[in-house]
Amino acid sequence: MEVNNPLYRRQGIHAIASIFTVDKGEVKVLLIKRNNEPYKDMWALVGGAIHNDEDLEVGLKREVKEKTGINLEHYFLANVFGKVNRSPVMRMVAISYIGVIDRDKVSLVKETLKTNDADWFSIDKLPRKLAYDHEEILKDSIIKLAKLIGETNILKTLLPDCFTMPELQKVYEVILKKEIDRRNFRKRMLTLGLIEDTGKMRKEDNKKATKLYCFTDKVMDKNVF
Amino acid sequence: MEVNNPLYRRQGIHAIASIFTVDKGEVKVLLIKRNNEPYKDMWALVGGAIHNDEDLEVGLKREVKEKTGINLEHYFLANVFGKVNRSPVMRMVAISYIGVIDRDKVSLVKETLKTNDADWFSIDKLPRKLAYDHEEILKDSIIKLAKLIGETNILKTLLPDCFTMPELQKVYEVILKKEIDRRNFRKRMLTLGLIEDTGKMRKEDNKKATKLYCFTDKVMDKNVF
DNA sequence: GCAAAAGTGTTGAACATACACCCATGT
DNA sequence: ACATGGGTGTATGTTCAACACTTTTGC
Repeated sequence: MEVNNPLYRRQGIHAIASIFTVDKGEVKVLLIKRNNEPYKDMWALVGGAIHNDEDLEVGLKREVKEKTGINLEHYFLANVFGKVNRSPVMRMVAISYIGVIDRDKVSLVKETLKTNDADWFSIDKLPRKLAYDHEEILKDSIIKLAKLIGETNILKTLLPDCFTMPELQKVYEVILKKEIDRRNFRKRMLTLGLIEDTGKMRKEDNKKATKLYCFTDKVMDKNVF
Repeated sequence: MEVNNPLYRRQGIHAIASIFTVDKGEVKVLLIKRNNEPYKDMWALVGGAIHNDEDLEVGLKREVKEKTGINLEHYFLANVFGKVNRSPVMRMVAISYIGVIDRDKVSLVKETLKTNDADWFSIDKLPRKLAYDHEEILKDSIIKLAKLIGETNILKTLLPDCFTMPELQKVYEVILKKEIDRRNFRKRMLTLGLIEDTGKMRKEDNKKATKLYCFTDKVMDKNVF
């Protein structure tokens, strides 16, 4: 490969994360508001261009840290976006990731050098337009997230340490976009052995007390759905 | 993003394909022998650096065509390899794909500008060393291929138009690395509706005549294994 | 006492697994 | 007649899907 061939020059790599969390039974994604051109003052997924002296995933984590203050620990490769004109500045190939965190375990920085806002958006109520091709990337990640929760332990990092069975079920229903029978859902979750009864209960106003469950250390060996 | 910041310069993208086929019950992968530095005269997966004026998948197909003469039509994103030093020439991020073809439907060009040989290697008998990090990429693709044949119609493009049930079973057994009961395998394939009896038979020497099957147009809606 | 949400068990259908015998061919 | 590989059916256990009633609580 001839390095100075103009065909190979001016290319870069974006690492982009769709960072999801669950909040009161809603699935939310983290967006930042851009402070710089291009797409100044528009909402965007978290991410940016990786440096030529850092591994790809190191660059991803650096970008997330710089733009949100969050240490991203759990993420999965989602897709690659390689259209020539997806960035107006120069030719960038985007590697997209799905990140999952419990929003109560992190503190979100709302203003940084490159952002002037950051917030969690329900995946049903997203801003009309996002920067770059981030709408396409996010839609794709939401679809892949649905597959992931059937195939992996991803919810373990998405949910708080303790949760009730109806809460867990609601997360599945929101992400999978379908209703599930309460009794069958319980049975399946418990027989899979991925979660277990903590023996504790939670009592909220206006409600009957509910049992609290937690994830076990068991690794997933078959699909949930 | 400041285009001329040295942090963002001298980066490129490799599109790399692990192209699989099935030949006499063996799963084989297509390798080329490199004609140029780096890694001159070593076997490598098919692929190369994409140009800054072509979409990623266009570049993938161009590279495959240039180095093997093959028009790659069926492929799937497999993974991304983003270590800083994976190429000795300059910083390259590799996007890896799984390609599938019926080798009888293509003609392989053994010598090109950039290759001096090309051949199909059984995935059990690969060359000791491959160029770049292609061993890592290929191993990863072989694992993902096993997942894909359980989840998608990928075999439709991997196999000839007509095939016998024992042939099909052998492909599954080779890729999944386990033995399957003949009678249950038949039942499952037919009840899934993905393949059907053509009514034709094939007669080979030394053998009883065997029924020929073909794929239907049905889209896969549940996992095979 | 009634509405709202949590908790529990049973039953039938569908599917997966295990397994044994016959047929055609070539030696 | 026997060895090889192709073709078929049945019986059993497991898993999935459908479904109804009771409890607690606040109003």
